[in-house]
Amino acid sequence: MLPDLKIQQLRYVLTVVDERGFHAAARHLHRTQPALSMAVKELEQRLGQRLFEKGGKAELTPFGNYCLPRFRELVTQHDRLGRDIVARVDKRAGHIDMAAVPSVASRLMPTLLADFIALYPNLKVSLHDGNADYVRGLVAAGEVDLGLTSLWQEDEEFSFEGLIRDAVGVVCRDDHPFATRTELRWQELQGQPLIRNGTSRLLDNTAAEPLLAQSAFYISNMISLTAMLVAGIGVTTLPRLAFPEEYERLRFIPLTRPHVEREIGLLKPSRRSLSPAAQAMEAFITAQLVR
Amino acid sequence: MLPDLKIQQLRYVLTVVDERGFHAAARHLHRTQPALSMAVKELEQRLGQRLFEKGGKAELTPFGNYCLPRFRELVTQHDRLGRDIVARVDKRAGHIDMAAVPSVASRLMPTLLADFIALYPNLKVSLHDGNADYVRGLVAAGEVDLGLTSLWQEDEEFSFEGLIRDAVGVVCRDDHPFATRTELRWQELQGQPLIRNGTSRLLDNTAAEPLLAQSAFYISNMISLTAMLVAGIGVTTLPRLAFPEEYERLRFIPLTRPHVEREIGLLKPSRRSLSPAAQAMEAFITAQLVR
DNA sequence: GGCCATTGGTAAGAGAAGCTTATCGTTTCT
DNA sequence: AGAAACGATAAGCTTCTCTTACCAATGGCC
Repeated sequence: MLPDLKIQQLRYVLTVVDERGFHAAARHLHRTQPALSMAVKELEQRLGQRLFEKGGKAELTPFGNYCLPRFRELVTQHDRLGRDIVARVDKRAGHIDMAAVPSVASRLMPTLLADFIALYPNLKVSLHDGNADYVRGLVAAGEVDLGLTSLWQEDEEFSFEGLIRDAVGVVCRDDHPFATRTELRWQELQGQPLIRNGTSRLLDNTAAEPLLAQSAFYISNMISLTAMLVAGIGVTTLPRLAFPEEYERLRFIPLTRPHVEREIGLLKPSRRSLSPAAQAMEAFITAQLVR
Repeated sequence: MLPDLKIQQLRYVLTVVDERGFHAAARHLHRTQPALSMAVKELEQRLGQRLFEKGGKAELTPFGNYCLPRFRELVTQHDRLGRDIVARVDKRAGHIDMAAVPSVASRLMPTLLADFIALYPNLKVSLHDGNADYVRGLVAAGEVDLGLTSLWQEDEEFSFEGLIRDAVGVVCRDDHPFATRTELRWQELQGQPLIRNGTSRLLDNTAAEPLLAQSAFYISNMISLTAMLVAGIGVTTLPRLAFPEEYERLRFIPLTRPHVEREIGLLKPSRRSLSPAAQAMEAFITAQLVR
């Protein structure tokens, strides 16, 4: 119905006017003068009106004067859009929504994000934290681009790339008999007042599972859990990364036989692809954590 | 530096999304499906990011979702500009600035403009009136598109197309001896109290010129002139078109030997060209007045 | 479970568009 | 009057874009 105005043709017209001549414009655009003559002529023919006066001079007709500012506006917006998109592609703009389990969020992310932002100063990052199910849910719903968590079952919907292994151990107060040990076996937990927590299900389907049955407490909140440990109410199991090192009276003793560990990695949707910014984050995290 | 986004490619992307598929979009655009596939692929390669997910489905990536509204905005503005310009070319928008000598402005233009506007309901017309020099000045300065006037000397700067011939005659009161005559010779004006007016210079360089020398009065204003004629102070000469027919007591008697007439026509700049709207007006006026 | 329709992607060739070189006719400045 | 600069034009080549024909994957549907 209406003919496509090509951005290039409009740009030619603008340049001819700005440079006050076809030759100067051609030099400026790295084209030859006939290229501009013909392009302008083609445009004029399609519009059904001349833009430049015929008398050999590069002067606009009244119609050309009407068109010029409108052409300029469209070309300007085109160029702005181009720059905008290139900035995204080049990771000089954009934002990343992430989610991580609390231990990762508090222990790994601070320096990770600081280093990332040093590399991509104009990217914005949002970080949500919650338990592994919550992280998985956010990734599944597309509410975040990437998740840092451990994954139980493989799922077609996700792509999971393991990054760091995190061994489970016992946490107790410094005056507990275990406190001076450098490692423990699961059997030794027999009869201990064991407090379960959010990470305890890492022990599901392992030799350690029966031990959890004895446990009288389940505490999901980390602050409450450490308070109970500091109070000497009992001991708990935690992955090393989740062990709060800032509590002077608490000790972490690795458990062996069997060795139980969680694998923390990058969770992303397998069907959807990532925004350029998220791609940068993915590459950065895997480069940082794979060693 | 930054690659030209072609409007057509962007439109393809929008259509694929809107029609939810390459085939449907191709049908809609009267293209074949591979044309769209390849155009989209080319665009993606130039941006360095995919717009559509790879899985055989026409689903946008996050990057595509970012781009889509921006593409749509640019295409919308492009289309608006296209319609806008086509409306001008088709004379469905625009305005014309005109100037005419008073006789033409008051006697010819009213019906002329009414008929013109009936034909082009959306065009706007401004009409200035003044003496022939004023009209010529406005056209020369480019302050009006067209002038309706008479021209003395030919000029490279203007193109003048004569349209109607307007004979000069004597105007007197109905009780004047001339009032019953059907024509007069210049010699008969000898000894008459002759009032000069703005049109008198039409008689320069004619046999009638010596007669003007006797004249005691020069009145430029038409209202004043007619008042003097009605008062019986004297007689004057006017072109027929300038004779105010609404005064019952005034009579117009054509002068002969020599026959003196002015030629009224369309004055336009010869160097500049006309806006589409002014072209329509020019064509209309010449069609109406040439017979 | 296998068939068929529909999806998008790929390859090769035809056609259109755009660019360059070479040349011409005007205008303008010296 | 001559030279230089301007824009227009013509012919040939390159590049892009579209079409035809075919392939691979997916999704219903008996």
